[in-house]
Amino acid sequence: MARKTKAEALRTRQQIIEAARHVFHEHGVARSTLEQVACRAGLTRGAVYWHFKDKFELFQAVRTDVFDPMHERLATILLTGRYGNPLDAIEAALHEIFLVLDECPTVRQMLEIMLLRCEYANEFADVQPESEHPGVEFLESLEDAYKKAAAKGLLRPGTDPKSMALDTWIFVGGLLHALITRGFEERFKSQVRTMIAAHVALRRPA
Amino acid sequence: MARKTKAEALRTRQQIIEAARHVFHEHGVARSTLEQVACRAGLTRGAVYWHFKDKFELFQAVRTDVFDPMHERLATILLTGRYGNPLDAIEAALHEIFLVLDECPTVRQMLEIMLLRCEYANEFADVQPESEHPGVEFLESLEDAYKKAAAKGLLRPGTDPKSMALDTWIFVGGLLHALITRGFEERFKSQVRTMIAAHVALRRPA
DNA sequence: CTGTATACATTCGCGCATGTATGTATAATC
DNA sequence: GATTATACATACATGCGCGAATGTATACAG
Repeated sequence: MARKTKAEALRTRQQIIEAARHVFHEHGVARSTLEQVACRAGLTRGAVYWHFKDKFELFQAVRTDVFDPMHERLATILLTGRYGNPLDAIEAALHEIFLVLDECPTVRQMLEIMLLRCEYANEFADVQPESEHPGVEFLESLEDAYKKAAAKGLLRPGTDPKSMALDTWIFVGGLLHALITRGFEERFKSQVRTMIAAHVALRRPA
Repeated sequence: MARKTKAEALRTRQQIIEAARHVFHEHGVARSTLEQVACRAGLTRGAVYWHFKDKFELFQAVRTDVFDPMHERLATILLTGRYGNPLDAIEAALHEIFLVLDECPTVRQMLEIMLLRCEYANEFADVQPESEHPGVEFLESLEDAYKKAAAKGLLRPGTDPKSMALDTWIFVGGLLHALITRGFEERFKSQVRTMIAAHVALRRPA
């Protein structure tokens, strides 16, 4: 067996990415071997080294492969004018995050990898900022939404949109962290909806 | 050079622990070498293997060495009857956490290690539960405090102590996570006091 | 004062992961 | 239809980290 079609090559590349996700999740990034990845994909290390320079580049590919679609979904919710009340848009976006988590095992897997199975040192030190939380752009979108709400008089008086956005952002990060580390216990998951509602409700005018 | 006093041996053990903390923090746990640790402590791998079975046992020693004192401090605040209003005790405990963070570089270092430089897979998979957040006992103490507050009519009506405790616990986890990953930027640190105050204020009766 | 356990240093052998170099059959290009 | 670039597999060289075995000088127990 030797040379494949360009389309076939793309498929093997995708197979390597998915194999890597599973292996990283199982053994942790540092202790994962490119041999293990190749083996899981039904290939040899030669294939891996052809498509990716090293383990780090492979890791980046796995990351964007999973998160790019999710970022799209969140952006459309927060930026669309579908919701009259910006706080409703925020609440919907928060729910969307955990809906995605429920629907996509791959997202859960990748989050677990990033939060629990990856050491951000040396080459990986640079990844951390852009991989943290739901992304910095999300924080900015939140601030936008809170400002709009404040302008419409829909935000609880005496609260600052900037710090509210930060607070929500941290809330989401904490929730994700808690969900991941608690292994998505049902007892925990069922509370998420009410916690999100409570979180946003505290920001609405009394 | 050879055999040392029992007291001297304890000191070298402590030196190994501190060297390990620095090396773990710099290279990540998985990529740290016992050789590097020994070298940093001015010793050889022989010494390390004498005091600790392997890297994992050493890691556990580093962890308890840093956190045991901190747990003591928090427990005394939450369990002492010093505060008439339990919500004040909670607020004080939250402040205490970040006071400790400000005072103790070793605690910051260890948190960074646990959140960013450690892969919880294989042997390390078991550490995660007991190392997560400020500890599960802290969550229980929070629930106690909220229940007392509710009994005294000092908790905002319509709120459940159990979910309030969970919410605060997650808030702290998210804050720690954010502080660590944001590298303790001043802009961020200065907001912590007000964020804690706002968090607790939302739970007081209107 | 003698023997034994201690607190390390030194040495050795091994396996394994990495990176690269080379082989090779076949798409793609013209 | 010959050439070239592609998409891998295979083979090789290297180093590094680990665990254990061994050595050794000294504190300590009796």
